[in-house]
Amino acid sequence: MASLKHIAQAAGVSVRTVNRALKNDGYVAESTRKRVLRAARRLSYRPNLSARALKTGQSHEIGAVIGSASLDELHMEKMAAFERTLRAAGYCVHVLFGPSRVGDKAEVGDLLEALLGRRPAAAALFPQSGMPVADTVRDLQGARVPCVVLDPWEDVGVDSVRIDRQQGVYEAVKHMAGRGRHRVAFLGGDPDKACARLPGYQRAVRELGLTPILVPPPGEYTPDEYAWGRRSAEAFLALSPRPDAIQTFSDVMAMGFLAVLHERGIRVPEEVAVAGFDDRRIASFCWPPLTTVRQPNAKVGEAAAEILLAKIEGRPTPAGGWSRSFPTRLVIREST
Amino acid sequence: MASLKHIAQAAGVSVRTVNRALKNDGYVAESTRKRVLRAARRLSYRPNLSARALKTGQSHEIGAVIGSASLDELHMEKMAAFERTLRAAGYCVHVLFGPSRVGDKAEVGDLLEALLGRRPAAAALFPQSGMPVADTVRDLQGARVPCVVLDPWEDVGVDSVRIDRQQGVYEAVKHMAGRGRHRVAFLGGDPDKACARLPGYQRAVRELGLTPILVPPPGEYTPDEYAWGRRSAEAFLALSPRPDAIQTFSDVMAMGFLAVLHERGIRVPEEVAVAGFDDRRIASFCWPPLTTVRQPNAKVGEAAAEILLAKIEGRPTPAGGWSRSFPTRLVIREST
DNA sequence: TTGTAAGCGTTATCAA
DNA sequence: TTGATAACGCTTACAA
Repeated sequence: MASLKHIAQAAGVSVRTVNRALKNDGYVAESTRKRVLRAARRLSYRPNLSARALKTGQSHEIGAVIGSASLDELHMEKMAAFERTLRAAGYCVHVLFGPSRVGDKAEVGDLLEALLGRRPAAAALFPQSGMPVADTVRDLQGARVPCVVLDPWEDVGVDSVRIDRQQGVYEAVKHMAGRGRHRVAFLGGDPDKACARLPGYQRAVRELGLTPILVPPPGEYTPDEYAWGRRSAEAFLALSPRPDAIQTFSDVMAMGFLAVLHERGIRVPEEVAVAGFDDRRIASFCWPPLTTVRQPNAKVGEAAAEILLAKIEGRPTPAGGWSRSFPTRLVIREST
Repeated sequence: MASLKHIAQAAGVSVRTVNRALKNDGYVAESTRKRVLRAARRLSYRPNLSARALKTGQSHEIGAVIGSASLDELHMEKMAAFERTLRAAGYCVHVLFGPSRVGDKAEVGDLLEALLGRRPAAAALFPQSGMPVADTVRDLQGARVPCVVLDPWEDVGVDSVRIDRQQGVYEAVKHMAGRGRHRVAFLGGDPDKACARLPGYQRAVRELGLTPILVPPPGEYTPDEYAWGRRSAEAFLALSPRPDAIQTFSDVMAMGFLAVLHERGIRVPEEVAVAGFDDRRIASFCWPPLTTVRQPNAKVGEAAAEILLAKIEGRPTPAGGWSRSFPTRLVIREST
C-alpha cells in the first residue's frame, strides 16, 4: 500500500510537496507536479481514508438504518438514490438493517452502538412500523450526529423528507369519478398512517359531491395488509348498494381485496374499479394491472442526502427548516 | 469526544493502562481496572475506529456492490442477513449501488475507486445481468481484497454462494405430476441462466416418463420478464394438445403468463397449473396465489459473510474451496 | 516554490 | 503491575 512517503521517495520530494501536488493546492512547480503524479500513478496510490479521517476528524461515513420490514423496492429505490448522491459527494454509506423482531430493545442498542462507534458524519433513518424512531433520533442528536428521517408517518421532531400522499389519493379518486364512478369507497389501513391518505379522499369526495364510504372491516387493524385487504373485501361486498370503485390504502391491500373479488367472480374494473397506492412492482404484474399512486422514491433519497450534506457542511438552516415534501404521481393502468 | 488520553487523565493512569483495562489484556490491578472502566463510562468513551484502523491496518469495513436492477426483496433478504452476520463480528458494511444504466464503464470505475479507497477488509458482489462481475472481481483481487459473489449465474472463477435451482424445479415438476398433470411444459428465460433450471425440468420429466415440452416464444430473449411471460403464454396456448401445467423460469414471468390466461378466461389451476420460481412477495399476493420455489436468501447472505470472515482471518482454504450451494424449498399454494 | 515537524487516537514494544 | 514512547498516514502551521 503506497503512502505519501513512498511517493515522496520515488519522486525525490517531500511529503508535503506530494500532498500539494495531489491536492493541487498552493504553489507547486508544474514539472514537480507532473513527476509526483506520475509516481503516484505508478505506485497506484490511494489515500488512506482512515488516516485522513483521524487527522481531520471527519469520517465521511454516513449511517443508514433501515427497518427489516422495509426490504422492498420502495425503500431500496430511496436508498439507492441516497447512496449515489452521497458517493458522488465523497461519502460512503454504512447500512445497518434493523432488528428482525420488532421492538427488540437490546438489538436496537447494539445497532446504535455499532453506528455511533464509527463516528458517522451523519445518519439517515428509513423507518418501519414499530421502530423506535424518536428514541433513536434522540440518541443520535445526543451524539451530535446530524440526521434525517425518510418518509416518517409520525412527527418525529426532526428534519424529514416526506411524501404528499393526500394529493395522490385525491387525484386517484378524481380519476375514478372522471370515469363515471359515483360510489367510490375508501379502504383504510394502519390508523397511525391514516392521516396521510384519508383527508385526500375526503377532499375529493366533498368536491365531487359524493357520499363518503369508509370500509373498515370489523375488528382491530392488524399489520398483515394482504389479510386486511381480504377482510375488507368481505365488508365491501356486504354493502348495499355496492360501491362501484375503491381507493385502497396500499397496493398490497389492493391485492388482498382483488383476490376476494376474483374468487367471487366479480369483474375488475367493469363491476368494481380498484386503485392502489405505492406503485410496487406487483401493481404492474398483478391482474388486472393496478392503477396506483407512485411515490417519488429517487427524489426522496436524493433530497435526504442533500439535507445531510448541507447539515454536515454547516450551512445555515433555512427559514422553514430542512424538511421537504414531494408530490406523487397517478399511474393509470387497467384496474380502473 | 473522549479519547484514551482523557480517560487516562480522569483515572490518573497512563494511556497504556487504560488500553489494557478496556481490552482486558495483560496485567491490570482489579482496582485500577474498575477505576478506568468507571471513568470510561462516565466520559461515554467510544473508541475512534479511524485511529484503530490506521494503526492496525484493518478497516473492519466490508464493501457490498449491488446491481441497481436487484433492488428487490430477494437480494435485500440476502443483504440483510449478510450485514447482520458481519455486524455481529464487528464489521460494518458499506453498500454501493451499481450503475443505473447497465454497462456504464465509467460509473463502474468510479464505484470501484470509491470502494477500494476505503481499503475494505473484503467485498461482496450481488450481481445483476450486465454487471461486469468477472472484471470487478479481477480488480478486487488485484488489490488483494478477498471477495465472494452471491448467487452468480456464470462461473466467475471466484468463491461464491450458490442456490441449487435445478433441485427446486425438479421438485415443482414432480409435485405437479403428482397432482395428475401429464403434460407439464417448461417456460425458459434468459439463456445465460438456463442451465440453473432446465436440467431440473429435464430430469423430472425423464423420471416421470413424460414428454418434454419447451415453450420458447418466437424471437430473441428480451430482459423484460413480464412481457416475455405474456408472449410465452401466446405460444403456449397455440400448442395442441394444450399442456395442463407449466413450470416457469421466475415468478415475474409467471405473472405475465397468468395475465394472458386471465384475459382468455382460462382457469388456474383447473385448466392449467402454473408454478413460479423465487417466492417473491407477488407470489403470495397474486391471484391465484402461486406455487413457487423459495430461495434460501438468509442462508446465502450468512454463508457469504462467513466465507469473508474466514478469508479475512486467513483460515486455510478447505479442500473444495469456500464455495457453497444451498437447496431451495417448494412452496405449494393455489396455482397448482 | 519546497521542506520540517507536530499531532490526530490507537496499538504495542520495551523498560521500569 | 504500570508507564514512556514510537508508529500508522495524513493534514497543516510554519519555516526556509
